[in-house]
Amino acid sequence: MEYYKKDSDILLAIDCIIFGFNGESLEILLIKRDFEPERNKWSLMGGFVQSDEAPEAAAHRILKQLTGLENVYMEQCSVFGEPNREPNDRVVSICYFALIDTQKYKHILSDNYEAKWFPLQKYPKLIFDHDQMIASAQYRLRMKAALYPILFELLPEKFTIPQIAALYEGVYSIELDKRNFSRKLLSSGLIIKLQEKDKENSKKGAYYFKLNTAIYKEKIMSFLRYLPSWSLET
Amino acid sequence: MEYYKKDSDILLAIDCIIFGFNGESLEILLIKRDFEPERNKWSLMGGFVQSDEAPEAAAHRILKQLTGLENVYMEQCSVFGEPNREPNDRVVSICYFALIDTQKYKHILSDNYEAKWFPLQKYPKLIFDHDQMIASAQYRLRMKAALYPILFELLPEKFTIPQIAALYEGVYSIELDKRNFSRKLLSSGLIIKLQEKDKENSKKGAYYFKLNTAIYKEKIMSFLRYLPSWSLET
DNA sequence: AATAATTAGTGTCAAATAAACATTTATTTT
DNA sequence: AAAATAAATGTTTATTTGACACTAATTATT
Repeated sequence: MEYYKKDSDILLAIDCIIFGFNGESLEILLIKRDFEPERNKWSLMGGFVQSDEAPEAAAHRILKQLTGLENVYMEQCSVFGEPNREPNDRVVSICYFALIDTQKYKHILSDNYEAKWFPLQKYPKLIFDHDQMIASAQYRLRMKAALYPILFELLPEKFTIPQIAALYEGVYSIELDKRNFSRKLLSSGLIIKLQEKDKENSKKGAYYFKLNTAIYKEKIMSFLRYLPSWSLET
Repeated sequence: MEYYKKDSDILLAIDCIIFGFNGESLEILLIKRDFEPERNKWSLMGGFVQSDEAPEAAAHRILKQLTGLENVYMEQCSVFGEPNREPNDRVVSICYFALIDTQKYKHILSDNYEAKWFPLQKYPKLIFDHDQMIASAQYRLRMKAALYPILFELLPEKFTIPQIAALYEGVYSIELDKRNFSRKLLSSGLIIKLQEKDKENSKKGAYYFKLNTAIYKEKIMSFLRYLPSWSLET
């Protein structure tokens, strides 16, 4: 028994904006499309939602298929559905953004997949409205990261304070006073100092830190307690 | 020429979570469904995206058709698409939340439409996953309102400080110190004091204020400048 | 007519936080 | 041994917050 109507001529797709951080700048992962239309052009990771599949599941499946990446932080962002956003069919696409630690998955990516990292500042021309999708994802990332410490999802297990600073600077396109930044970060209790130092990136070497997962989870769950103070801005 | 496949068995729908503020508490606008399945049960405003229609346009059309409301603040929030979220068809629904000033539209609503306001704290049982949709919209409203002064969209042209305070208390389920709240709000430059007083709600009467639209637009556009200070929480 | 009750609006002050800036430390290069 | 580099810690002042007390305007009560 059909209540509505038999079929839709709208196809439902997924596109993934995959953010990575190489220790210096923010990057996105793009792929060379291997199907028509626009074959061989650069695009976001995409695919269709199957009829028995939840959009979240589709997003994870597509990411896995195209890049081999699994268990990454992923979040729904906006839907793009202008009637003529694709030339030949009516496709409405749900966007997801993913945050991944590029170090961890370097080997996976290089081997089997035609995916490539590009700086967020300078990536090739993309098909359809994928530029807008990236812009919208970036906006969402900024908004979310202003309230929650999710940017740590982009960092490896061990990271240095200069790295986090560079990450925040990249995400918000700002320059931070590293001294004040560092003090604030340390006082949050969010990170735990290790004995080991990173000697790769500087002469003196910077101490590694790891995430205090207990405090991280607490902070990522509730922003409410903080609200009264700045719910109205300055 | 078809590149993908002929048709999808996924139907694309819209549901609108409409928030209003009656001066005391937050409310949502619900409607008695007049079609199957689940006819005559309470639900969110919903409908289908037409094949030549952008989702945003569909959301506004549906809102207009079901309530007569036009030119309201509306924003995309999450997509619900579990395969079995509706019993008879595969329907994926894009949710929008709207913020409206209940005063302004009181007359429109009462006349022609079977829509009714319910307190966000206590509304009737809803169909499908509409409860989750409301919860998710509420979460998004809180998040957005923590960074931008969008809650003013819920207030009439003229409003009093006690009203705004009650609104923030409603949205975040908190109690505010009205004195500190008021000071902060005034120092933001966001509101302009009028000569007139609201004598309805208190003996002494509270001064009306109006929004400083210049500052409002500035604040609603960019939160970036504010970020460095609390990008890492307290 | 005086007093109590209610809610609005202003004021005070100490503690916490943020912003701006200076110095010291560890290491490598010359 | 000195210079260069980047990390880490320290200092000082201004601003913001949070907690609290008071005054002001009006209506209801006696």
